[in-house]
Amino acid sequence: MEQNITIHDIAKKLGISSSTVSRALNNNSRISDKTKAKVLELANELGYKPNAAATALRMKRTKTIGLIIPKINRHFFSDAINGVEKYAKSKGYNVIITQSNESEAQEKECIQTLLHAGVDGIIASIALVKNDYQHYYKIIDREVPLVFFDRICDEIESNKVVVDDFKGGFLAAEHLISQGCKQIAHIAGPQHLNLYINRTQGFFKALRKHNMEPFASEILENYLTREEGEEAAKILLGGKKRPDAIFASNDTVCLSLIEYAKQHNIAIPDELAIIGFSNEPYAKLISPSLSTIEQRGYDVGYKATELLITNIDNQTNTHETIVLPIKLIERESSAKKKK
Amino acid sequence: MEQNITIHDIAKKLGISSSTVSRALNNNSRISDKTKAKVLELANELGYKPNAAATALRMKRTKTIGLIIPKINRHFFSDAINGVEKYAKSKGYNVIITQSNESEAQEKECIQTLLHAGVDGIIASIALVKNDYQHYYKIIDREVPLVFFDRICDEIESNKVVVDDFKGGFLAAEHLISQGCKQIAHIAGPQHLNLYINRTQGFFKALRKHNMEPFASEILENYLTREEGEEAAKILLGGKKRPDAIFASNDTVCLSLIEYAKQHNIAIPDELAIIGFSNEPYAKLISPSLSTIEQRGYDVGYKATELLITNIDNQTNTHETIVLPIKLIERESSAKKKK
DNA sequence: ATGAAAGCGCTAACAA
DNA sequence: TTGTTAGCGCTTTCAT
Repeated sequence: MEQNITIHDIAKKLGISSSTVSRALNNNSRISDKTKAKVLELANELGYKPNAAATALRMKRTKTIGLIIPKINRHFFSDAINGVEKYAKSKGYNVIITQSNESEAQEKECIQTLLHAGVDGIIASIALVKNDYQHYYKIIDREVPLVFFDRICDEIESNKVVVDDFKGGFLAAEHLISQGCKQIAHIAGPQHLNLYINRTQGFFKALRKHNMEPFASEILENYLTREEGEEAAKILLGGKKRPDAIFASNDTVCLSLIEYAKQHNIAIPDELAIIGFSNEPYAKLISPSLSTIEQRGYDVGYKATELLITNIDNQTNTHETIVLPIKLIERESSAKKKK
Repeated sequence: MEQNITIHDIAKKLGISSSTVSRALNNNSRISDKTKAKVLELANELGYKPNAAATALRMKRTKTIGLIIPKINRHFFSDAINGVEKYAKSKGYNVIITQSNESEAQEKECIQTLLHAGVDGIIASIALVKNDYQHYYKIIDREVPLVFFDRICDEIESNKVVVDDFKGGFLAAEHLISQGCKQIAHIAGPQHLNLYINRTQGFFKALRKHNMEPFASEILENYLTREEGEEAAKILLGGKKRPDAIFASNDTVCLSLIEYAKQHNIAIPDELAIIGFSNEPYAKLISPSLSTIEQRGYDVGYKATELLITNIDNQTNTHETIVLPIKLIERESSAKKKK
């Protein structure tokens, strides 16, 4: 086994002290160029790698950041992870990823795990279920830098990175209006989460702008799963009076809507235009292809990490909220007016 | 800030030595039940958490395992990650995930990162490109336990976990035969990777069993991307003589095949039956829905981690290869014989 | 510019 | 059963 070499090994070979070696390796100014060069050369030759545990113990920082993700196999989140890793790596940080599986109990465990691992900062997107956020205060109390992304929480002051959900909802609705739709229904996500509130409010804003009322008096609200999408489809499309368009706050629900429409011979987009949110990978593959709002997970993750590591490295503690742009993607499911 | 409390704090409050506290916390036998109880109670009350860096430095193990994944946003791999995390967590291990992005250079970096972080073991699935595997020997040299999964490498002795790719290829081909197909073509993946070799060999085995020849003299081999799928579609479907069925070694290529068939009015499955491999999430969503072979990423990840951690904890070094079952999933794209 | 020494929090060999 | 002591590899204060 290749024995790990330490600064003491280098010191001994060079006949100097290990503190001098340490200084050379850390570009300390109080060292001669000559000694520094010698040390660096030998270190390189021997393939010296600092012992991370020793540095962590001494410096009380691990050069590791923690990530709390609701579901790693959702495309938006795995994209976000890519962004996080990219920036973190460029700054010499490792990433520990944990998953809440949308459960508050598991979210607590994630926080415990990460704090115990001694991460220098945490990036989190909160679980879908109704939350009391108490456990997040543990992070604040420990003075560990924290950045929320996508699923943020107003209650806690911290850095936040989101996409422009309001504008997304607005553009989605206005797009349907531009296609000539008059009776537009909306399926909203859980209204304790900002992002769903904003998508819904953007929707309303667009309708108001065009002096329109949403289809039916009240909008549907659910967790936007396949199953709840089926329920929603029955409610919206099963009656005598049907909407001529639906904006759903995610793409998953649209799958259920399309399925229901096909089964009941409702023509998409002519009788029913549909637009979702997220641009899941399948959105362009299904038939009809699904119009949606694209949100770039990679950028969100990257930006969140930039914010976090800047705060860690400068020992600052900003409270910014960054809003990243979204993009309307028009596909078959809403293309009433063929160009 | 909540100051982290140490075993010395506990020792002082109890008027005993810190080594006694350490023994109590680690269930050492050389301690009285009474003292142990007192220590545990106070530790619990104060919310004591051991300092991971100190333990790592002292014990030369981090209770962390490293993961090398080609692409985190591919469904099979994120599923595998779930399996890894599940088992690792149950044994008190953290997981550091790294991504090779299918590049050998990045794969090297991943290994460096993980070894430097001092992981106790590594689980890897190798990058798609032609590989010389040299960098993996660094892991072996350091005597860090290693498990390969899915994309394994014969050259290196270690633990391996794969799915039954051979049987998968066999079942896919036999299924097409059972549907009455006579001219069956195959699009193979890179033949330096075991799993693609096995899928292809399984395919041949089934044809031989039924005394059939594959369509056209030689089979196509490529990297199974969307683009190469389009190329393959042109070659196989653009000529005068067409196959009546295609087995492709992944689902991605099937998307290109279906697209081409639709554009050229080739009826699926009647004129052309198609079956893929992997059961990507979109396989059941597209139209026609795609027949395929299901491989359970979660199980693969879970099993690989079990193997790894068993070796770490027992300081053993087995060289098992575990083959997990796959499952044929029949959908519209190959359902010539309607039941 | 360099070295000696202390200490981060923990475990374990040795002593009592 | 408990305490004393040393040391894992590193950084940093203080002295030279």
